Amino acid sequence: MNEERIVRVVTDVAAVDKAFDYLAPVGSDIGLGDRIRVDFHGRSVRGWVVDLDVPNEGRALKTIKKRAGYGPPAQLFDTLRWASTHYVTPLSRALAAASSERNVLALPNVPVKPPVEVSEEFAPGVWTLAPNRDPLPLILSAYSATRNNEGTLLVLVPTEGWAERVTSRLVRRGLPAVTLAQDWPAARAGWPIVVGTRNACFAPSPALAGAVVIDADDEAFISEASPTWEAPRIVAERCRREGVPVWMTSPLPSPTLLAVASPHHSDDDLVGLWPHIEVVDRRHSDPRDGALSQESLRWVHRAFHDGREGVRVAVILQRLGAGKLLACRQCGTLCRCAVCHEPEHEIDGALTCAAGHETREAFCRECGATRPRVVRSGVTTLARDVALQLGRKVVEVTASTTAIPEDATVVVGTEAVFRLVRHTGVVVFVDFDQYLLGHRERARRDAIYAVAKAGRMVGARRAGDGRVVVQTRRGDDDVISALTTVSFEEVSLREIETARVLELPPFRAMAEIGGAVGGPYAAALREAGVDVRESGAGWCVVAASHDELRDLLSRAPRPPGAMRLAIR
DNA sequence: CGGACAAGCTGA
DNA sequence: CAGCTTGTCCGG
Repeated sequence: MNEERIVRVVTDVAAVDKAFDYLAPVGSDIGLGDRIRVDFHGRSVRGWVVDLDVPNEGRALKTIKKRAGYGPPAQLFDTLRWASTHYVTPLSRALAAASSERNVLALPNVPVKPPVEVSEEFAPGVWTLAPNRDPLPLILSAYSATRNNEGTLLVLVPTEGWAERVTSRLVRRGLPAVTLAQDWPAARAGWPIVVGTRNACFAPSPALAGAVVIDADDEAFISEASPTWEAPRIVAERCRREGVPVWMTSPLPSPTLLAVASPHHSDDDLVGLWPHIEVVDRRHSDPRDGALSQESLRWVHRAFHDGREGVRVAVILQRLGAGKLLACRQCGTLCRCAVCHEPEHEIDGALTCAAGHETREAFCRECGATRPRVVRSGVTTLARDVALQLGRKVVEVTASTTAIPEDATVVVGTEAVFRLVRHTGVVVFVDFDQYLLGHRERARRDAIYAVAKAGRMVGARRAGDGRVVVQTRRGDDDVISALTTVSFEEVSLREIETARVLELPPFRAMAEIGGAVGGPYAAALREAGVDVRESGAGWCVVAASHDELRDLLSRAPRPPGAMRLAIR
């Protein structure tokens, strides 16, 4: 019985995407998925046991140095192998994502699942929930529906703070919930409810009873660095493999989300749970106004006079940096290229678009006025402008901001504001056109998500008089009219149609190539006969299926070095 | 990835 | 031809 066992090991040396056999020390309790430490080519590295009782092939084997603790459960391996294949990334990256940073040598005992009162029933699938709709009833319904399934109900939300709030609300109702980031061992032990952010798609729960993804179209669910895991996609796949139900919510389900699960419509007061939205058409406002137009200022001053504490005004600019848009100082029309209609910028007093279609004198095509003025600048300039206009101290917020002062009443910043401010009286999008003119396919839907997030800050229109103010020069855009009437069917259908016609996901599998050696790799693929398109700053490859996409990507070797490969 | 080892380049 | 650089191979 005390024979030496041979086990298969994957190391965390990501560049070596291969398994190796080692001897398990005699009498050791090494199990499948365990974290171990081994000598590997003269180095001591960490790894995982991915196979037990491997047949002896007669070669000399080294012995595992030690067991470092629990890793992902064996039941998760199928999903991890699928994810590493689908996202074209070493298995070790998936194993690492499913593991604890620290060594875990003991697991807690798992509590039983108590029953819960459910106020509403939600069938599995994709639910359109207005921004101010509380998702807790859906989570409770999912818990109740899966209580008799063995295993864990997984709940994913976009941010860590949100995860903690959901967990404590569930615990307050007497339900056994933990947050993955704070209690990996409980999740590994099979805790009944595990709440987490995007990495919780790899929560080490041995069995799933079901899963819920709240706000599944939030971009926080897609990791920016390679591998670009798409948490909702992975959760759906994991649930499919385990044969358990999955619930997703979104204020406006994307084509990709609808491809993952079937849609349901709630008979909820959809309109009342969106915020009041005020559209300020800057073509009609006095060009001598500052960053905030007179009409916006009215809403801002009203927010100061509602007698409440805390941040009353949030002013949002979509992007950082010194990028500039030009508009006529007389009639306010944006300067655009006659060929591609993209906004123009100024070089040595002349106007030209990013593609350089034509270079022309700086004058307005509408009214002929000369000397157009810069209408967009960075957060710092905007903050100074707003401070001047309001005669108040303002706080700048960007991606690197970690906290805002207690006494702040006005914040000015990028979308990072959504992360740091939970409630306010009014949110102003200074230059909403940055969304509407975006290059990325999903930019127009992102505009709607941004208003949804702002809507959570100012509250539902049926519950108060908070305002989301949208400053635009494109008042007739269909995204703007969809927002004012809270009817998104057309935007949604059009987006599906666009994706179909332009052969984009979810109708096609796509890989975006970028990073330091992205260029050489793209060139090598082209050399091998693969159709590689230019895409923004990088390149992209499109295929009919993910299998075909992987085949195309393997036509050329990946050069050594950092590369970003985003699979969609 | 990073060590080992081989083949190529340089300089006095 | 020693000494160093650059390239290729491979790990249990």
